[in-house]
Amino acid sequence: MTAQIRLPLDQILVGDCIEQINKLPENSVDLVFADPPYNLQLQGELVRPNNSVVDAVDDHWDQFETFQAYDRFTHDWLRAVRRVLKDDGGLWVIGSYHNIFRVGAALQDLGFWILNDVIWRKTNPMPNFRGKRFTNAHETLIWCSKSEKSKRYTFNYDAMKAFNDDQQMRSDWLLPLCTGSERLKVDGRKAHPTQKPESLLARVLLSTSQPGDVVLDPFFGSGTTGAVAKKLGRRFIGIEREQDYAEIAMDRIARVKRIEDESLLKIESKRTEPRVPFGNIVERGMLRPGEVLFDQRKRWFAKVRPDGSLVSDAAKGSIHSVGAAVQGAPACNGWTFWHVDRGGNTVPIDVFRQQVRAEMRA
Amino acid sequence: MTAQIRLPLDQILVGDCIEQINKLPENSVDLVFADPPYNLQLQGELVRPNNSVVDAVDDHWDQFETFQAYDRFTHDWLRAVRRVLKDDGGLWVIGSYHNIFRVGAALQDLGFWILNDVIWRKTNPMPNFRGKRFTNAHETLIWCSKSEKSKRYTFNYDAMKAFNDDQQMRSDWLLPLCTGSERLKVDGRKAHPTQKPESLLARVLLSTSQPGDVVLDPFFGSGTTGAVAKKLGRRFIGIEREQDYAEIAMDRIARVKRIEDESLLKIESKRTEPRVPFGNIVERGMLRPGEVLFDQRKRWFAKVRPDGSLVSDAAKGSIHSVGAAVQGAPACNGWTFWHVDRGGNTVPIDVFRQQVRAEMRA
DNA sequence: CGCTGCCGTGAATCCCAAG
DNA sequence: GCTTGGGATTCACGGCAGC
Repeated sequence: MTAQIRLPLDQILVGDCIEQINKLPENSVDLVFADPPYNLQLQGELVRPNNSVVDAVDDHWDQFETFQAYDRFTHDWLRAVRRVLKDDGGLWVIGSYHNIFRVGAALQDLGFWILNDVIWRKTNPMPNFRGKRFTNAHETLIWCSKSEKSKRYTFNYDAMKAFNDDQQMRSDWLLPLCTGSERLKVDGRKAHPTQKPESLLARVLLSTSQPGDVVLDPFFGSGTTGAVAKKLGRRFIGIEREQDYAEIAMDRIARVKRIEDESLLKIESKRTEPRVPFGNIVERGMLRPGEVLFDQRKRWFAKVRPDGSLVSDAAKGSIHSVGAAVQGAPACNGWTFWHVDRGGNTVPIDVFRQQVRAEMRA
Repeated sequence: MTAQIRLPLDQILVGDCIEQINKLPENSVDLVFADPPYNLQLQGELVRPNNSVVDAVDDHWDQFETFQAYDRFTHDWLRAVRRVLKDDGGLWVIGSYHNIFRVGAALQDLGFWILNDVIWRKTNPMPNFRGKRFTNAHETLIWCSKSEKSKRYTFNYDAMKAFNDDQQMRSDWLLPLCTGSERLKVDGRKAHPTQKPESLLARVLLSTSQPGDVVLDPFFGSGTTGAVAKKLGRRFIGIEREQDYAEIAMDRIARVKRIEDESLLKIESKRTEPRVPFGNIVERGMLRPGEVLFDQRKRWFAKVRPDGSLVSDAAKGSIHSVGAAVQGAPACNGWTFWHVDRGGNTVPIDVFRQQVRAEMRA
C-alpha cells in the first residue's frame, strides 16, 4: 500500500499529538490505542490541556469551564485520529471515571461506533485509605470501530476463545497492575506515573489486530504499546510530547525481542478458511450418491444426489436448505447438522470438509 | 422535618417523571436510584445458534431520535432530581455503554460529584451469538454526591467491609441476573423487560443509605427499588409512566416483608476456586510464547502461542482442544495433560494455575 | 426421591462474500 | 448500491419431564 511507504513506522514522534497526527496520511492506520491524560481535575492544581493552570477550583462555573476545555481537547485529538484511521480500523481508549464519560460521549458524537466497553479489573488495586468510597478497583476501556457502517473491523474471536479455555472472552478482564521488574525505574523512582501493564496491551493487540498491522498510540508515555507491538509482530507509531518519556520508551523497546516463529503469530479463523462446496465431497467419492444422511439423533433423513444436492421427503436442495426444511427452521449449517455412518460410528459430514482443507494446505 | 410531611412516601406516582419530581419539595430526598432508558438502538432481530429469536428491548420508551434528544432528556430529569435531593444526598444511575457515557458527562456538567463508578459483573450474561464482540458481561453504575462540596454523604464503610469478608468493598460487584422465581411474570411471560435483581439494589441501599431514609426512583418499572427499600426499612417514592408497571410493582411490594436481621444479606464468600484461563499463564510470563509442551510420556508436542492457544502438527486451539486432537480423544483436560520442562523436571502446567490461584487468595 | 438431560432465556447496538 | 444464500454462532441457570 502506497500510504504505508510514508508512515514513520516503529518510531516515536516527539511533539503535540494533534500536530503529529495531522502529518500522517489519511486512512493509513489499522488500530489506535490511546491513554489520554485525565489529570485535569485533581485537587490542588488544575491544568488545562494547553498546560495553563486554572485558578479557582471550587466554583461551579470554573468546573464547567474545565470540562469544556477537556471536551474540546478530546474532540480535537479524536477527530485527528479519525482521519488517519482506516475505515475498518479499530480504536481503544482507556480512562477512569474522571474522564471516560466525556471521552465516550465524544466518541459517539464524532460517529465512532462503540463495540464494547471493557473493564480492567485490577487484582491489586490501591485500597481506599479514608474509607469514604468503594475501592476504585478498575479502569474502563472503550473499543469502537470508525463508524456504524464498518462491519469488517478485526476481532480475533477464536483466539480469544482459546485463550479463555474455550469460552467466549467477556468484557471484564482481570489483570494485575504494572509492578515489579516490569515497572520502568529511573534512579529508583518510577519513570512514568501511569505505565500500563504489558498484559493489558497484549490482550488489546491480540484481540483486535493482526500481525503486520500499524498501531498508533498518540499518548505514548513509557511506550508499553510499542513494546508489546514489537513483541507481537505489529508495527507502531508513537507520539509523545515529553522528550524524556520518548527516550525512556525507545530504550525500552530496543530491548524487546520480537517473536520470530511466524506460526505462533499467524491468525486463522473459520470465517477465513477456504470454502469447500459440498459437491466436492461427492466428487471425491468421500460420500456416495444414494448414501443416506441423518441428524445426530436420527430424526430426519436425506439422500445424497450425484450433483451434490440432497433430497428428503420435505425438500431437495443444498445440505443447508434441506437441513433447514426438515427441521422447519429458518436456517441450518448442513456441515454440522448432517451425519453419516462410518464403521458403526456416526460422524458429521464436516469431517470430510476438514480432510479436504487439510489436503489443500499440504 | 416538615418537608417530609408532604412527601408521598411508599407510593408510586404514575406519570411523567419530570412533572412528578417537580411536585416534590426541594432538598427532601436522601437517595436517588435511577434506571433510565438505555437508548439501545437495535437494528434487526437477533437469532441464537439454535434459531430461537432473542426477545429484545424494543419498547417505545427506549426509542430516541438522536443522541441530542437523549442528552436533553437526561439533563432534564437529572436537573429535576437535583432540586429535590438533599445537599448531602446520594445519586445512583445504572446504564450500559449505549447511554452511560452521556449520563456521566451530564452528571458532571450539572455539578454532581462522582464518587465511584461501580461495575455490575453478571455471572450469567447473555453470550455474544455471532462471535463479533466480547460478551457484554457487565453494566455500569455511577454513584455521586450532589456536589463536590458535600462531604457528608452516607457511606456505610464498615457494613460493606463486614459483608465482604472483612475486605474493603471493591468497585466491581459480581451478581447474577434477575431470573427464576424472583423474576415477575404475567401469563408466563416476563412482566418487565429490564427487571433488576434485588441483590443489586440491596447493595446500593445498604452501602449508601440509612434505615428510615427516603429513596426516590424516577424510573420505577417493576419496583425492585421499592421492594428492597421496604425489606431494608427505607422509605421509597416511585415514579412510573406506565400504569401497568405501577400496578405490578404495587402488588409486588405489598407481598414484601421487612427483614429485621440484615446479616441474612451477608455476601457469601466464594468457596469455589476462581477460574484461571490458560491465557493468563502466558500473559503473566509463567510460560513463554514458543515454549514446547508435551504429555507425560512425551508422545505428543505442542507450542505455546502468545494468545494463549496451542499449535501442534495436528491442530491449533485451546490446551483442551489440542490435547484432545493429538490423542484422537473426544475431550481432554489440558491442565493435567500438558507438561513442560522446568529445571530438568517434567511438571504439569496445572502448577502454574495453582500458583496464580494462591496469589489471588493472598 | 434423586439424578439426568432437554429446553427456555437474559438491556444485544451480533455475518458476509458473491453476483 | 442491491439480493441471495452459504454457513457460522452460546453461557449460566432454572424448570421440568422422564427414569
